[in-house]
Amino acid sequence: MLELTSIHKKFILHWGEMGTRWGISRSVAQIHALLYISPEPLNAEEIATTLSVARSNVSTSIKELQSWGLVKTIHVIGDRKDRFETMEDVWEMFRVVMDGRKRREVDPTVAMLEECMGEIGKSRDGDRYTRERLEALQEFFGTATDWYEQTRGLSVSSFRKFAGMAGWVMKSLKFDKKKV
Amino acid sequence: MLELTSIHKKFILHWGEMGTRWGISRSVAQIHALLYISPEPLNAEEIATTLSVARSNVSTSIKELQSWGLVKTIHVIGDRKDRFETMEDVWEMFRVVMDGRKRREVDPTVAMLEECMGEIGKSRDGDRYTRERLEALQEFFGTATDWYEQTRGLSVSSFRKFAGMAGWVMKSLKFDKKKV
DNA sequence: CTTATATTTCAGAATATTCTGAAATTACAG
DNA sequence: CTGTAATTTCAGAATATTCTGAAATATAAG
Repeated sequence: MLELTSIHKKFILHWGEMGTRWGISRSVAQIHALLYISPEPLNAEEIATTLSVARSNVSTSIKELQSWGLVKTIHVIGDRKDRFETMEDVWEMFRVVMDGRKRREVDPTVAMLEECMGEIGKSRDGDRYTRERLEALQEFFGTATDWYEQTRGLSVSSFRKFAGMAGWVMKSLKFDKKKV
Repeated sequence: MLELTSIHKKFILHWGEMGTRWGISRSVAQIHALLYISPEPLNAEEIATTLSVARSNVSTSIKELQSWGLVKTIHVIGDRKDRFETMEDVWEMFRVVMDGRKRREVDPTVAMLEECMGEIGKSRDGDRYTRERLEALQEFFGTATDWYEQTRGLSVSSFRKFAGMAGWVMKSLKFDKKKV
């Protein structure tokens, strides 16, 4: 993997750029991209030289990817270096990322909303509008997380099937719209 | 809105923080939060003093929110100042954000993948593995955007219904799993 | 234990992003 | 047309983030 083709480069650079737009550092995203297209697990040194980043940066970034559950360490007898690989299944990858974002961003937001509603409950009704708005957010996050909890339990193949089935459900809903 | 309660502050600060984790600048997210809990449209000056940010920052941030389709300008006769408001419906808000991210991140990624597949097509089969990985990504983005295109056409109320219906679909899939 | 190899930590450098304030532009009332 | 209010632009300051390189720590072979 030490020699990247122009296609590899294009992919890795793009992935890195997308990462930054989603609050993920460039190197973390690039390393993930590299591992994704690498047929073999890579060790930290290989990653560093291939992407021209500091060895220490690889160490930190790999830790971050592991904290998301996106990267696993592989050991090979006769080699003291750790090697790293990422999952091949894109749907699983997506689910893992969703899990992470739910845990890191959605759950704290739900907690914040509950705190707010707790405090607002005490105060008199001066803040009716605020209560309304926060309740609307709670309803949204509630429904969304319920839905997510249900789908995330599905196997990847069932999930694929579900995605395919959506079209059918959609049609019946559209048909109903005349009545609704 | 010039006097924020502790609840307002908590909400705005949290929303700002979440923004940064999703690649949105703090002020942009805070302004959005402020407008969301404001019963009345606010003008730029009010926003600036309420949040203690520069007037010019409000101008830029509002522009950004408008480019997402999250904020509308309101005119009132007898007042030369523009006033701003955001949508109340959280589901619609979510959809608007999804539209934006699709347009800004997903579509370019799909285009990049197509370019890569085009180039890889020319070269001989040395890159079988790369082709495989990129095809897997294409399949994912293809299914996901198809699914999204279908759901995004639904009215908010139909979408809510669909979300509620998911549980039912899920059960039947789980039941089938024994056979699969 | 000693030595060689591998990994991690972390202070500060490099970089990128966000924000401010002043100046320029626009819009419009008189 | 003139003057005033409103908005936008943008260079550079402030801040935040990412990255590097050297030192510290860990791991294991001999």
